[in-house]
Amino acid sequence: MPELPEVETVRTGLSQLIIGKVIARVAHDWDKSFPNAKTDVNKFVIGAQVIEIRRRAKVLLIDLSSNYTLVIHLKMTGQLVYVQGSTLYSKGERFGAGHPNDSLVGDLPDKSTRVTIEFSDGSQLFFNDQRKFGWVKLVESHNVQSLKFMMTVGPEPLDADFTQIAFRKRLLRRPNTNIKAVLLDQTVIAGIGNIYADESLWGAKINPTTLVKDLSVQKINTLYAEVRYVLNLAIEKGGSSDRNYVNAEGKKGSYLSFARVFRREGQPCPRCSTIIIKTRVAGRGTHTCPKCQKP
DNA sequence: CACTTGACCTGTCCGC
DNA sequence: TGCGGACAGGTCAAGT
Repeated sequence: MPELPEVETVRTGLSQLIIGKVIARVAHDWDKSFPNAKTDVNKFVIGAQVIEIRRRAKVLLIDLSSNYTLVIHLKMTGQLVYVQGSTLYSKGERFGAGHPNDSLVGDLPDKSTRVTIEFSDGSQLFFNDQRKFGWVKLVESHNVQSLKFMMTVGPEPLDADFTQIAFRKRLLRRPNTNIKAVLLDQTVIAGIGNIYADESLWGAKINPTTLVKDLSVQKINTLYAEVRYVLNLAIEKGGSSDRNYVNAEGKKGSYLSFARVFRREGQPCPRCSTIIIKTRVAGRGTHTCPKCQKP
């Protein structure tokens, strides 16, 4: 999915597109994608205005003037794509076939569209999700912070007050667990997923199976810098698009063309030219340089 | 507590 | 061309 940089890219994009708009109609075709749609949408969504769009970890929060918030998790294949006016575009027509930013989405809605939000000016926001793991939930705004997820999620790695020391303290909550699993654990640090875990571990020359307690302070400090570097770079590049991810305008992100190890198995390590290998760590496909990241 | 596996789903790719 | 299996960026729950 969408990890922190992808969700952040969607957030900034959507903020420019839908803030101030009034919701006129909502439709969904898969109950699990919008579990409490039936009971509350008519009362608290229709007629409400979009006030603000926030992000916490990989979750997007769309605050409405009704004092309700749409809480959205894109999971593996979710997209939030805004379309102005008529949706009648074809893939080629919309961004130009072969264009580096050419779209992964064609006419909308399509077979992956789970929820459609239509605004009073006729524009539409589509929540597409091929694998149906993602969801939209309607929550009273003042209750958002007491959601279990919000109570247990770790700190934002890019926050100004998230220091080296804070990073080390968080990791050391799980001393006997391998560093890759800990980076992926949302209750330790928010927003890191499989792509950016592999990328930062390569940057810090750390083998993903290393137990946290076996990492030197020096290594942890380097990892801290790498995590922030990689996440910031990915935001700058509009995120990573492997197959599904697109931003709020339906365009791909370009980080993967800058990736050093992720999805580069069989290719030379950019640092030492050793062939990058793919293994399994913490139940996830894991990319490493066997020379730079010796166990 | 740490780690693995299976679920949740659909689609794609790879080998036979 | 078809078919079965593995695998995919995320999280849960349940089992060892």
